[in-house]
Amino acid sequence: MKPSSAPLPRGDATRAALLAAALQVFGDKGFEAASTRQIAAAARANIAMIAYHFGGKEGLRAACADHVAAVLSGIFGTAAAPRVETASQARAALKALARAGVRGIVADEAARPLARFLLREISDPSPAFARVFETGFAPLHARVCRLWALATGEEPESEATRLSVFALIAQIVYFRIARAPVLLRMGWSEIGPNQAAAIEAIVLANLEAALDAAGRRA
Amino acid sequence: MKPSSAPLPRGDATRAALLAAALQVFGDKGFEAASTRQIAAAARANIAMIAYHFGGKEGLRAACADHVAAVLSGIFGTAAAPRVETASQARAALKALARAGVRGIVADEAARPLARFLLREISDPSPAFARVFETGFAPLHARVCRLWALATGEEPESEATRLSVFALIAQIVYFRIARAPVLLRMGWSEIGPNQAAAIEAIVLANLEAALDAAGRRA
DNA sequence: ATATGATAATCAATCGATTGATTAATTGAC
DNA sequence: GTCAATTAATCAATCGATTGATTATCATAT
Repeated sequence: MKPSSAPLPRGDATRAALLAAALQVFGDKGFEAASTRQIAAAARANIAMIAYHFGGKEGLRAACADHVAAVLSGIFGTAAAPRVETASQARAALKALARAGVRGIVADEAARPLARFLLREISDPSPAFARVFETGFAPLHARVCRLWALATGEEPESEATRLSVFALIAQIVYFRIARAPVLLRMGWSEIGPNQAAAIEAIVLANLEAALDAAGRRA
Repeated sequence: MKPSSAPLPRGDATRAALLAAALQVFGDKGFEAASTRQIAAAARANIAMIAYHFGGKEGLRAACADHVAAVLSGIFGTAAAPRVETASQARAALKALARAGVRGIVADEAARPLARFLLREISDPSPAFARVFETGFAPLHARVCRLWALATGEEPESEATRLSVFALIAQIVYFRIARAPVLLRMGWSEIGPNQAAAIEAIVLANLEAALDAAGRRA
């Protein structure tokens, strides 16, 4: 981020506005249901600027995917970096990651548009996002697998380890995706800090239980 | 279901064909992205028949929701019925439900269109589906919560119990929703019987571990 | 400094295509 | 003959994309 003292060159401002608006609208309604007119209106820009800056609606989607990938690798790239060598360190690192995941994906208001867009791309991947999976997601997943292996004594790349990590991720993203039935059944009107804390407690308890059980098996 | 020996009254045949086609197309591409023309073509029916039989595209969606709700309550209504009175019986019932969930939602080819439509309605609920949540989903969730409580000694309607059941559901539906990244990371080309069995093993292991841990707490 | 020309950015207007919906005419069973 | 079911044709509305004209920005020459 450059200090805002240097106002962005005229073009970059609307480009950024379009990207932010697209992330929001794509995430809210899905790619097909989102209209370029609505995005342009939200960005206070002319419709033609989408084609000018991104080549079209599909290009705008690809730019959103790249942006999401950059932000994600920025967050998790550093968060998962610290030296981890013992089983208890690995367990603590996994718990920290799960906590960060619940807060970032389920609770954080600022990250909400990003998370919503990301989860839509997960269930309906665009060609552009397939690349993000390989370059951004797979290495991150592999790193979490190594933590899991270190904490349990299992093999880092065994089928069970990889699927267990997916099951951990599942519990986090579910509360974002299935927000409607969760709110209804829990009698909540929103997922605020208190609700996120309750979810976090369950996810962490499940993580501990799964690590213990896997450790006993290995 | 009336025996097919009595050939359906002329109208009901195209009505059923439209419903099946809509379930498929809505599930594949989402409600907004699905066009009535594509649905009509898949059902070998005229576009106007959608308005004639269902009142419009939205009515077709509502009819799909009702159909899904009917099928679901038919499946789970009987599957969760058997008398359960001891903790070990409850644990066995939960494991059976998890197994049925993985097979029905993740693996079963026949149930795939239904599952895909259902999961789309979960993340983007239509007004018609809100009713399904209350009348169909919430009671089922409550019943699973009673099983959970019986198996662990926790309170059936405690926040922790209800969230734990959601976390169990999460692991099942995730492998349907996030199929693309899972296939990529696992090096699979599809989720067939073998892959479903591997997923099932992880989900069941996590269920056992969570039940044990919860039982120790309560 | 200032004028000039090139480039980048923005705009209103409009394009053909496709959307969901509707109409009027036709079919077919009883 | 009657009426529910079906069809082809058409509706207005909206979609993403593109156009040509206009404005802003900046490097360069003087």
